Amino acid sequence: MRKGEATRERILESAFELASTEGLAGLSIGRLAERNGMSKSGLFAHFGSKEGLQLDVLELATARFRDRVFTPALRADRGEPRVRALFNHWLEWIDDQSNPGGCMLTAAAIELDDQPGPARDMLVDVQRQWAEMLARAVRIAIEERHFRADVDPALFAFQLYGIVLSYHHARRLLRDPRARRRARDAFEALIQTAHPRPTR
Amino acid sequence: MRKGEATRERILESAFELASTEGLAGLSIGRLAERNGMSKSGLFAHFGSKEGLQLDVLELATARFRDRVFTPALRADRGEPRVRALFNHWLEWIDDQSNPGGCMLTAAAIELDDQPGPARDMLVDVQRQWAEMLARAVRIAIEERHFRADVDPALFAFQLYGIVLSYHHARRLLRDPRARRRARDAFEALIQTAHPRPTR
DNA sequence: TGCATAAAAGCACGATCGTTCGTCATCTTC
DNA sequence: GAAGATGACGAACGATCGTGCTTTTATGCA
Repeated sequence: MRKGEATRERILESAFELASTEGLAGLSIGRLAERNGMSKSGLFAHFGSKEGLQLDVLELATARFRDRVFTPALRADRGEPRVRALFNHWLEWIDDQSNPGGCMLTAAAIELDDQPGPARDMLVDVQRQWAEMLARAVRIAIEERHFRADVDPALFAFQLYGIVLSYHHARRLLRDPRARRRARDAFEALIQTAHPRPTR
Repeated sequence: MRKGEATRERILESAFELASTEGLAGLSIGRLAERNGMSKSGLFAHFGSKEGLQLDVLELATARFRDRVFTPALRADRGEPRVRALFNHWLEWIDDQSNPGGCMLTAAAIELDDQPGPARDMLVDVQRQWAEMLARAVRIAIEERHFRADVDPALFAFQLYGIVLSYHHARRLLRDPRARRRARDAFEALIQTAHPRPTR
């Protein structure tokens, strides 16, 4: 009972790494078994099916994202500081060494957008929640009068998401060293448009 | 000589469709042959290798992108109109029915970001050119005094790219019907930040 | 220490993968 | 009409895929 749980986690760990660079579809039971020094069938028994394995990996990815981005940002002060914290942790998450292939959720979003099934459903759920979380943080910033009252929280979340995606693109595909600075500049510009107009 | 060229193009056409939804790695010679009512070996002979096929598909994708987005935008007036045309054609391209799985280049950008090889190299080239093209259009808008002189063309391109990526995400994964409007709003907001400040 | 049980291995299966090879039909060109 | 090039086919290859079974090994508790 105990041992099984441990190896299962070890497998999931390396499955996460593999899927991070190769994609969820690139996860192969055979290679995964080889990496973990065990037999295909022995590994397979832990998940019941390849789809089960993919779902578990996706679940692990969202749990980590929660722990590294979502939760720590909640410790920041309400309003603009929290919006900033969300953005900063998000960028750090993308660059984190435990994500050798960039953000798995972003990769999965492209990979699964035309692949109906439980994996896609789970991912859509997570992404909707995340977008809602971003919008909520913006709404709070409006309440705190850090942002103007006419700021559209959902639109702000949309724009924020865009900056992060563009960063992901520039950083991971183009390997552009200026990506980070651009992301920060874009973020500051976005924040600026949301700030109250100077009283005159 | 003539016949071969024709079937080759027919194959590439359906390969493009297949790769659009399944990804470049999801391209399978067997299924592709089945779809085209011909044998695996007969089809295979046209490309020499799977990698060759992928490269040809990628090439087709960039050619189409050029024809549908790049080139028509050049017919718009220099300056802000051209920037708007680039954006509009880009959005239309994403929604185009000939792209059943969304923009192939975007999907490939995620799929190949950790897969070194000629396909990745070609894609990086195209994407760099595209970013440069966007920046150039912005630079022209500055020259035309449509945009302020202190606008950073590369940053503007980065932001524009972000809006489109966010649109892709909201539209294709989340199936959010408000995606289009959000993209337009974000674009107008971006344009606004680039406009000359009102004289007072 | 023994035993029930959980975990892993071993083996095999049908499919599908990309690829090679030899052959045949069709068409062009002399 | 003969000769040669072109295009497609069928069969087969070694590998790998996911997934069942049965057997062996390891583990945790009485």
